[in-house]
Amino acid sequence: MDKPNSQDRVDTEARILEAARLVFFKQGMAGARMQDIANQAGVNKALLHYYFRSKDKLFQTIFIQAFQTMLASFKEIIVSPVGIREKLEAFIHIYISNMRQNPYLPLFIINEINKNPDSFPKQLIPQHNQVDLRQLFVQAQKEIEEGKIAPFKPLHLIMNVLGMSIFTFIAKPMMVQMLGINETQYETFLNEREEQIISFVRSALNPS
Amino acid sequence: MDKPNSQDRVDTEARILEAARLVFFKQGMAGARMQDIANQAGVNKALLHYYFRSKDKLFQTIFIQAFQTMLASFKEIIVSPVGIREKLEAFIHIYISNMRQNPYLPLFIINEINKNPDSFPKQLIPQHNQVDLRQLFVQAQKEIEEGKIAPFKPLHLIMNVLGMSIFTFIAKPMMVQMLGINETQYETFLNEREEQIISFVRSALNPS
DNA sequence: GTCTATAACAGGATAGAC
DNA sequence: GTCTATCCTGTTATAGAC
Repeated sequence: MDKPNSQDRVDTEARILEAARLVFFKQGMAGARMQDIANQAGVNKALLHYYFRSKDKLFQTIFIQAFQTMLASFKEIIVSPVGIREKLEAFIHIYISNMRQNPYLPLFIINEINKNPDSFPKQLIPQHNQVDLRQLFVQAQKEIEEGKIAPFKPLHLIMNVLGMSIFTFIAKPMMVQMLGINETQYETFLNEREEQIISFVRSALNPS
Repeated sequence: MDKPNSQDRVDTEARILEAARLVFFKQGMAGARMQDIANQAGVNKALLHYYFRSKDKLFQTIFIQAFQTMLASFKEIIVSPVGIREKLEAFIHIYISNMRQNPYLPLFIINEINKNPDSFPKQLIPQHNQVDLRQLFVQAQKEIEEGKIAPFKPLHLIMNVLGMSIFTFIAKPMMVQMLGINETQYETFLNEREEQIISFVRSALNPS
């Protein structure tokens, strides 16, 4: 019944990864404890080392996968052949709905890059990402010159949209503490959020 | 010459606090090392315990002071007897210029609240803060009804402004990694930032 | 008040039985 | 493949001399 087979291996490894994600996302690399991850996964501490050799290796696995999840959200938008407004709105839509499943993801990534900018895995920055982004800037500039949108500098425009979207998730604990908001109220806030950001941006972009 | 006196005490304590701020801001509670703080302050590790008893106590001191610095930036605005537009613009102005001196502050605070929402020092939420904030919401709602500004829900409006402002500092390492931006380019970005956010918000708030 | 030396402990990692 | 037991390093904290 307990005969180990390749299916067990997959299951255990997956359970560990899931547990590691939970703990690392919440606590960060420095704050996470292998013991916590093991408990969370319902396995022995030694097993983590059996599967991933070291805390650092396990962390790398989680981080890289998380970063790619994040990138995927971005990527999905940039390439499609529509106007800047549509791209921004699509981004807000996709980002807000994706991150509802992973509310800790944005803060986790920002944090770990911040603490360790040097050891950022180079494999994670394929050349074409930067190219795609620059394309987006060019497109924005063009639409400004054509009078389609109000003249905000493209980089700032993007940062505005990113800031409003990402802050939605990052700020939850702050809202709880400073505004005394509870879980239900935050849910309501989340439900309105996409529409509110989109209409805010839409209003800002109207050429005067 | 080396006779200890109360001035020495003040100096040493201040040097330790300054060093602790540096290390904690960058590394967080979990990532910080007492040894690093001692080195940074140019004193012996044991001295930290002499002055602050434990790492946790030292951290609390830093965190509380940091949080109050942050609150002060907010407070400065909310009370003045001007319109919502003016308040939001004043906030953006003050926040961007204040945080240039403390770029790590916002992320530090958000992070530590996130990791330890339970042990949040209650002394840091005086009743009147929440009252002041609710006042702001009321004022926004009133100006909407008077047709002075476009009808965005007050909470979302505030979160939009906060998000764009705070993300400016939080996202620096991400910009470096993903856009390949360097120090000079980030400086340029910072210099434009206040004006860009303000005109974005102004444009969004115009009643249609 | 400041230092050196060391105790006490936490946490990552490995050996070896099953 | 999974567990128990143990090692070993790094880190907080204290004792005690100056």
